[in-house]
Amino acid sequence: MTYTSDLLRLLEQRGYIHQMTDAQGLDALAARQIVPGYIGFDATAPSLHIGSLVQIMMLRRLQQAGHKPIVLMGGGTTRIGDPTGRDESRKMLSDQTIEDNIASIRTIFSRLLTFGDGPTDAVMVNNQDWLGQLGYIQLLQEVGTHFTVNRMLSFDSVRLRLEREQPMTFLEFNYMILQGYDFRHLAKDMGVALQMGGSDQWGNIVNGVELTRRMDQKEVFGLTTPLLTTASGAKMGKTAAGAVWLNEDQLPAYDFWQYWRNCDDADVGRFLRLFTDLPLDEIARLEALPGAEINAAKVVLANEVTALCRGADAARTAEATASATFAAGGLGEDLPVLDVPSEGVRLGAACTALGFTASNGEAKRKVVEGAVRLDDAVMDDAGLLINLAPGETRKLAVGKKKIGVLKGI
RNA sequence: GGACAGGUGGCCGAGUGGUUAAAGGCAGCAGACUGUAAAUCUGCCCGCGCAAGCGUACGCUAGUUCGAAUCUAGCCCUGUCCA
Repeated sequence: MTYTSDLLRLLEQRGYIHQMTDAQGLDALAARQIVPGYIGFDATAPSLHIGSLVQIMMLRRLQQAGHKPIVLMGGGTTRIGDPTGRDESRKMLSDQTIEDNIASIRTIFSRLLTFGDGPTDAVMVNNQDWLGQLGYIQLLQEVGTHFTVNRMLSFDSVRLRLEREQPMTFLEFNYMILQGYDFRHLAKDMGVALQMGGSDQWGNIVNGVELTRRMDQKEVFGLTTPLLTTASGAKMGKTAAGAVWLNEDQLPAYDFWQYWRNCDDADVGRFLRLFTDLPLDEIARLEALPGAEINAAKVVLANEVTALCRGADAARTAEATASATFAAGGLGEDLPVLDVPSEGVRLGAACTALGFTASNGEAKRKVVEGAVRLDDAVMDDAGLLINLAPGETRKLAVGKKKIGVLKGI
């Protein structure tokens, strides 16, 4: 369908739209006024990972299209734990941990959104501020009357857990009510008209839309993004080392860059549209590159995304490192470095210390498999003691992509 | 509170006294082939130790036994049904 609003045209062209509660209504609204729209984020870790990047980019698009992005930090709801898509209850986090996480997560938003007091400036809110005030009786009276248990049981987040015969606590069962209440609160207090989220949030979002209509007779909208998987079907954001974190503290820029550089051919175009600001015709040209030339598009992707999330300098250094390491076969400045003391280090232990292998046992296996190379020579003894003069460097590789530097001190 | 079923390695899932560090599958890693891609084939896949070797592991605890994930008792947790 064709939209009249810049917002929906932009989202549609770049592949953000999966479902909407009322496409026409939202399109009409966005065409005539600034739409304040929000997305909620959990505070379960000190950084979001790239699984959340679609949502963050969607707030960026909202702002680019002349609307107002609102970042909702789930300081309150994180204490409950979203049961959506999981079989087990979340571990309880302390208040302090949640606050620390929120403070840490904030940095990524400040890179991708423009905050301030203007009409289309981004703002960040924390649902602890209003959920924390709520009395139990008051909540039951105001909100509980608008939910039937019959309906709550029918939502995927609940139904799937029950079908799989996994326990769900009453605490978690209440999550959807609170998330629904968030929407209503923001609609009432800040005139928020749109909630966005991943496709797994559809049920929660619809709840909020209906709750707002019932309590305030106000029309608000919901929009979800497609579930983002890689072309090989895996959920996005996992590597050998774990999640691909957006914060520098959790993942070095070089590794972040490499993640994008290593994406499937089939993902390049989609990722460029979703995660970069490049114009669509340029993206179309890049994704059409034949054969091995597609690698150039992957470098562009890695550079653009890294620049957005980590800054232009980080992107340049990462690219230079990759080029020096892979194209020239040398060493780049961004490669991980292991300081080797005068007593030396054993080959296997060095692999583990650099994070290339999970344990000395695994390092040993990799040596046996012929995957470990020192200065490009295949090694066959994990117990080899490596001694280096101060300042001397050697190249250590496990497989083709995990490359680091040993440096004598 | 009662009856029944169940709790195995990252996940799924075999195994009901003895080469069982535990079949098989998925995920992951590596090798070959390539383009730092995909597909395919092959190998690896608890930890510590340079090594000999050692230590942990089948919900928890105590027992039976030369020997237990497998048998016994108690406990914890989950599900289903009944009250």
